[in-house]
Amino acid sequence: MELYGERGFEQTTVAGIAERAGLTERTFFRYFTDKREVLFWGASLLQELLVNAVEEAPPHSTPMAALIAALQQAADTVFEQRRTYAQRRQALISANPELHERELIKLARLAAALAQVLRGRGVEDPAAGLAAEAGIAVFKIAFERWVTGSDDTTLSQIIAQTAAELSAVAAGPSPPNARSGQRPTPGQTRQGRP
Amino acid sequence: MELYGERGFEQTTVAGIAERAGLTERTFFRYFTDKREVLFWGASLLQELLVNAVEEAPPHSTPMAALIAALQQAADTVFEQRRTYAQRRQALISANPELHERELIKLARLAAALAQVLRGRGVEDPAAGLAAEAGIAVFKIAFERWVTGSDDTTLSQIIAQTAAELSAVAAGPSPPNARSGQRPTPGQTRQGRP
DNA sequence: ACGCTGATGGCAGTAACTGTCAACGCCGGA
DNA sequence: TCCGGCGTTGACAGTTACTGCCATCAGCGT
Repeated sequence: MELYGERGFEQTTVAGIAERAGLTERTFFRYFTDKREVLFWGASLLQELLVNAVEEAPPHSTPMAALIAALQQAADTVFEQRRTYAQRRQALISANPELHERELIKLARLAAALAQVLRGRGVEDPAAGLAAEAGIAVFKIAFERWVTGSDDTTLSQIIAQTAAELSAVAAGPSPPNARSGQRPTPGQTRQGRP
Repeated sequence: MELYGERGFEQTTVAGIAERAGLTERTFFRYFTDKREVLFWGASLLQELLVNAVEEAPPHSTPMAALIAALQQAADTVFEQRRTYAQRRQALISANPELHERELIKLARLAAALAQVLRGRGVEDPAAGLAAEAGIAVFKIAFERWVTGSDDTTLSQIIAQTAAELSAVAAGPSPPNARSGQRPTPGQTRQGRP
């Protein structure tokens, strides 16, 4: 993190990291498979946390509800207290495409793991993957807003708002058994379909 | 594609590709920034197509409706006729993490571009990014089902089904002004919240 | 004292990518 | 027809991420 912050990610050489850390280049690669992987050391812990949270969600809760609750729990226990660290880290990641790629695949694996948990809870297949992807999308957007935001709204709150926005945005054409007319959910952004 | 299919992606060297293509390693890197980029040659065209389709969507259509229509148009005009090619390509990509990373960042950039178009159509900011991410999620799931499926259902049809599934899965807790009780939408996978 | 084991260092090697310069073909103008 | 740009390619050297292999060393139980 120090070196990546000083010289940027690309200009930082593994030899430099190893020297600063007091070990050899060879041993660096024994701990991290990649030069990028250093910044994603905690990803497996986060995945484990979320998987457990969804597994232990009340059995009758909606897939999305279980996911959002898990994300909020993670937000409270691991993210909220490390906001400035998250900001510096995210600045590095979004400044470098390779790091962005790595972040995306971490989130994709996370989504896959969560989808698997949902299937274990009896959610059928198109819906399981879809809910997991939607949950991760909510997290991505909420996290971005939390990191770039200046006020001190809680990440957990932003997640809740974002999830509500998603349910409004994703609302399909009114099903046949639904009431007619519009239902302007607060915070919703519709462009008015008659 | 030939060499990647024969030896796999990792075992294929750029020198080998250059030799097979009848040019130098140096010139290869003048056309493709990356060894991986070869498999994503058409990504910019797809993005352009989708951006245009969303821009020219009827002005009163819902963000999600515009996105889904654009995706269906792309499905009909570029994907449907290249199913076996898409299958081979996807087999390569999902067999290799680096290629998977590259695919994910292409989709992420696509989502960002679509979100920008939505903002240009007057969609407010949390909703624009969220709709774009949700649309891409629908495409990812639908595409996966289309590629791995054995029957010859149209990708466009699968996209429509998947979008409907999403609106069912993402449906939030019943808003105060909504009817009480459950509404088991067909195809929906709820686990029954009382 | 001795052997085992896990972590580390040292070293050589491969291959992806980059910068730089020379050569070549093409094309419009004198 | 000759010439002078100009864009494309080749050739070559150099850096760096990453890997395989073996030697070394510290701890640790017997």
